[in-house]
Amino acid sequence: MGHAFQFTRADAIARHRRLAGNDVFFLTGTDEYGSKMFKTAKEKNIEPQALADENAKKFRELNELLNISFDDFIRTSDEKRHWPGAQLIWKKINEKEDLYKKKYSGYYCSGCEAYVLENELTDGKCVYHNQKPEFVEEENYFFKLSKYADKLMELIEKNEIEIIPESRKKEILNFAKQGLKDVSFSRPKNVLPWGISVPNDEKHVMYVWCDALANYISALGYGSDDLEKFNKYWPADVHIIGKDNLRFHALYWPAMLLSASLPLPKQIYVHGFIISEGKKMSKTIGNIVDPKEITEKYGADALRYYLLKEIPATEDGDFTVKHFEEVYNADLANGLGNTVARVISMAEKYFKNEIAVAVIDKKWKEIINVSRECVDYAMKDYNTPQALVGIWHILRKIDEEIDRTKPWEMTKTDINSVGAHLFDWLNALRDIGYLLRPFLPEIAEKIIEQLGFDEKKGFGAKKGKILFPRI
RNA sequence: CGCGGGGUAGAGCAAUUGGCAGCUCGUCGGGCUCAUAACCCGAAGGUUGCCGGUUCGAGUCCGGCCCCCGCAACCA
Repeated sequence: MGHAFQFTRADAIARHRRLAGNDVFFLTGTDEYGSKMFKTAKEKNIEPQALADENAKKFRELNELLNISFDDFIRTSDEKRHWPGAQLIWKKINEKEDLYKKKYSGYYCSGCEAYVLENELTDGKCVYHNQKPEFVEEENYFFKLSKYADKLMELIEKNEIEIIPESRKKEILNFAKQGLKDVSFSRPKNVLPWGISVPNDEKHVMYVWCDALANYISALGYGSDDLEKFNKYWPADVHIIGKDNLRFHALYWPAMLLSASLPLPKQIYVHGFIISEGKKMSKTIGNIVDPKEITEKYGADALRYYLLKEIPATEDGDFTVKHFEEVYNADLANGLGNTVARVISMAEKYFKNEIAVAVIDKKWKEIINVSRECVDYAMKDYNTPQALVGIWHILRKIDEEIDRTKPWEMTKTDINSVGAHLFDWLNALRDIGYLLRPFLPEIAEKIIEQLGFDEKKGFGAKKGKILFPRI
């Protein structure tokens, strides 16, 4: 569900920008190396590559399920597309003499299959496995992150790399202020064979973050002969990441780019996590909800709506089936779906579907303008909940005016006025359709189709299938 | 006394520079019959975590206390 959330957010942002006339390159992909993958594959008794293939397939399916309009999908285990870029940036960093070999030592817990920090130990034992970790030394390449500390802080401070929201910016600046240590950039191949080979050193593979972050440019052709996309689309306008990835995107990645003399991303949008009943979704608690189940039952746009509207822009948000169904009924079935049906049904009943072009009431122009501005304003900060609230405002106004003007009575005395109102309402619905395109792409098209607008003839509105059946 | 965010109606959240404490859902009452028993209007529901201070006036500013969450570098 966490991935569904992130993809949907990114997709709404990409679609919104495209509709604003921008040439968007929306990249997604999977990060497949690292000791975690290696370990999981071992547990499952399969090759790491097979596990990576499995995961990549799931990601693609999820993308499809939710109508994610990505332009490219990159896999870090793709030796043809990703490796050359990752290795080239390594070489550039190495040429700057920002890499050096050093022994890394630490306490390694075989239970965790990871290094544990001394302050995580009680009585010298690992808390989780109740055993004494081994003291291990291995030789790593280190990246001179410390060299770039001041520059990074300045860039973030001055919003040359803008971190949204502000609180995350403070968090990372605070962290950086304590001083940045150099970081491991490789692991010995004999310890971890699953990774990208370090150029000119067969004994090492690249540390995951070094390799994974490079996906943003490798996907654009960096490291290949064809730099057209790279020249056109890099630097990225925005990286969309979870709060757990902040450090890597706000510090490591820009430092790598600085070292390699490449342009820096302009923005980093940090979102929260999906939780369930206030807790992290986990198999042991049993509060995992599968996005597939939801979309099969209620449709992709229903899930998209929930993820875009109910999960805050920058905080953690809750997903429960109960709340999902409440929102579905209130906003989608009773709200959007019903109002569309309500207006079209009147057009059918009173005007045999045909509503001729009329002059739009000033009041309605105003209402729609306010909503459109609200959407654009909200999307500047990637605030999809606020954007959707802005669109729903129009729906409320339509319902309100229908109740006030009582067309079912007016039709007996003043059929022309009913026609004029219907034109306003149908027109408002058409605008809702356009405004909804980035958020609920399928439903938006269905609405527009049902309205059957023609510049000359006006509306030939026809009721279609119920958009959101009540639960 | 590590740094940061937060505590507001049953639930989830909002309140420029201090200026009538609001929104959505839920609950209750009324209206309507065009619509997916949908929609509209109205009502109830608050000691704004606690104590003190500044002020004509504090959710907002100041001091103290309680509670929750995030961060505190090699899992990514």
